[in-house]
Amino acid sequence: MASSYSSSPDSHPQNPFSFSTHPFSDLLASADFNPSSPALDDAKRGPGLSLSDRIAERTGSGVPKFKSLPPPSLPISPPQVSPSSYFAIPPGLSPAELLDSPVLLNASNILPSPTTGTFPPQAFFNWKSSSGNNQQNVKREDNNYDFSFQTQPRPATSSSTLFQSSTNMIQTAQQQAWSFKESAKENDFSSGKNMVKSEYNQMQSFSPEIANIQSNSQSVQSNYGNYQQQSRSRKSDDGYNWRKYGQKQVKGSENPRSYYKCTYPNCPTKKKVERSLDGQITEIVYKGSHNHPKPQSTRRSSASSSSSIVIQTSSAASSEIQDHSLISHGSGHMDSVATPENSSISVGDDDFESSHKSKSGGDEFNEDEPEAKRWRGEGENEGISAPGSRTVREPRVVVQTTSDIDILDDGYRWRKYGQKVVKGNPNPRSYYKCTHPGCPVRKHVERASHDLRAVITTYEGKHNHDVPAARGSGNPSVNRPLPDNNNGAMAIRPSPVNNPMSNNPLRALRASTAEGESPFMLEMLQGAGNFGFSGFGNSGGPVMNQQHDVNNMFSRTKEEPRDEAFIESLLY
DNA sequence: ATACTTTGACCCCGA
DNA sequence: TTCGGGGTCAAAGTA
Repeated sequence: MASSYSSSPDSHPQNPFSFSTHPFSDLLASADFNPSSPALDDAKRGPGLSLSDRIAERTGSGVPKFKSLPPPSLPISPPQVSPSSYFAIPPGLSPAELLDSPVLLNASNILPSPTTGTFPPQAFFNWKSSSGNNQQNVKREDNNYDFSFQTQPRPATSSSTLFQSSTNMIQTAQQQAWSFKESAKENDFSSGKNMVKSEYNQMQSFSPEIANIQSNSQSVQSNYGNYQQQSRSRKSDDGYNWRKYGQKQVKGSENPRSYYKCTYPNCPTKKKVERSLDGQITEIVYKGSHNHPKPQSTRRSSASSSSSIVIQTSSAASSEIQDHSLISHGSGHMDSVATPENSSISVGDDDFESSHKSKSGGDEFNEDEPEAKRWRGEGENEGISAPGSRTVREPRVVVQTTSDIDILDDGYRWRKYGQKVVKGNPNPRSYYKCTHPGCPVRKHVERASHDLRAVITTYEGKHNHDVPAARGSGNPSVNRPLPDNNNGAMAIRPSPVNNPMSNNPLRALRASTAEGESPFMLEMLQGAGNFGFSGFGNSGGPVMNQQHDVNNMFSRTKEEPRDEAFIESLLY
């Protein structure tokens, strides 16, 4: 994969998402940190040019290039065919995640937020090109990281308005995210070697990232420098050494699951990695936190770690980071979880996560221990059973790091506390709980077994509080109204996958708004507010019991001042 | 010789 | 109580 993301702009002339072509893309994908990267070059040019100039310069044809968001080379890739794999991530993003993200495919993932179907921002921003020393990994993990983010040939548009650009971007992203099967060769970032598959989860996280961009545009800019620095010094992998101690075929998924332990003495950290049949990682789940610094070993870690996919869950603690750093924060939308200590998702051979170390460790989740899905087996403080003493197992104290807080979904903040495959549906169902203290509301999301395009969201309970203020915006109104928590309310929304609506950005936007929780578009809309989206009517949609107040939503977006900085951030 | 992976069996836990 | 799924162990194999 390494080479996949370091491809030059020329490599994918038709790919609007070419990472190298657009700094923003690079930034977002963080796919290429090579000093020679075009992204860096662009950055060097600095803000001397006006926005329009830059747009013109970049697009040449007048088409804003920021629409060409680089497809995040999602490390987590959805199984090609199996629905279960698709959605297992996260059990959403991983198909687990995909499922993880009903909408998304999660983290996973992997890894998209089940609730929002959004991609983990990190996935989006942490794509890194592999460096030379990653060749080994590349060899092993190539398939894993080929991002099947294939762009579909679109007629070039002469429109250069930001709005349109943004919408195109969204559309394109969406299309790419969900149509990985279609033009693999044409836009294979990974050098066309593999059919690129993207992790739906991550794909989904795409939108949230955009949303975050809006509110965090400045953070992005301010962090960009740090990001670059970090990228230069990043090391491959997630930095830890792992030993595989088991592999199993889990039910509901045709993907084998591998179990890894940190090789550091007495370190309780483990991780589970699910791979599709073709070797692509579909989900990574970390358990526990390292009780030691990252080894400085020069050798590569085991295969799984070498994949350098580090998906971090956004914990309560990490959420703070999440709000302020687009680059390294994770939205936690993916099922895939990240290591507690890293609040970022690193994709690629090099890890980049180190920039933000969240203090969110397993303890962060202990309060929810009863509900949190815990990884069976020894926990952070749990001793590892000695050989031959299997029967003696200590209480599990480590909370599975899959917990996610989804703040972009429907306006409320959710923490993922579980996921499972339920009977009658091969797609994993992610379970979320409202993070507001004392609020009993929960929801679970899953893809309909009969139609992968449909996402079923079921709410339980009523919120006993107002919609939390959106982070970064400080404006509660930014949050989308919830479907008002009908008990047992179920919402089925079509996912962006193969959704005809996606052919028309505007239409897609409207549809998403009507659908209330379009995993992808909704999140985009939040960010879209900066682009002046407004006045769209409610087109209505197949969603049940979960229509959002479109007008309200847009009015809110209007309240958000356009942030040219944000726009510029897209360009640079 | 060391480290890591593979793989079948075992064990625990929840439905 | 039973049964099946998921996680872990550990011997054997591989690099």
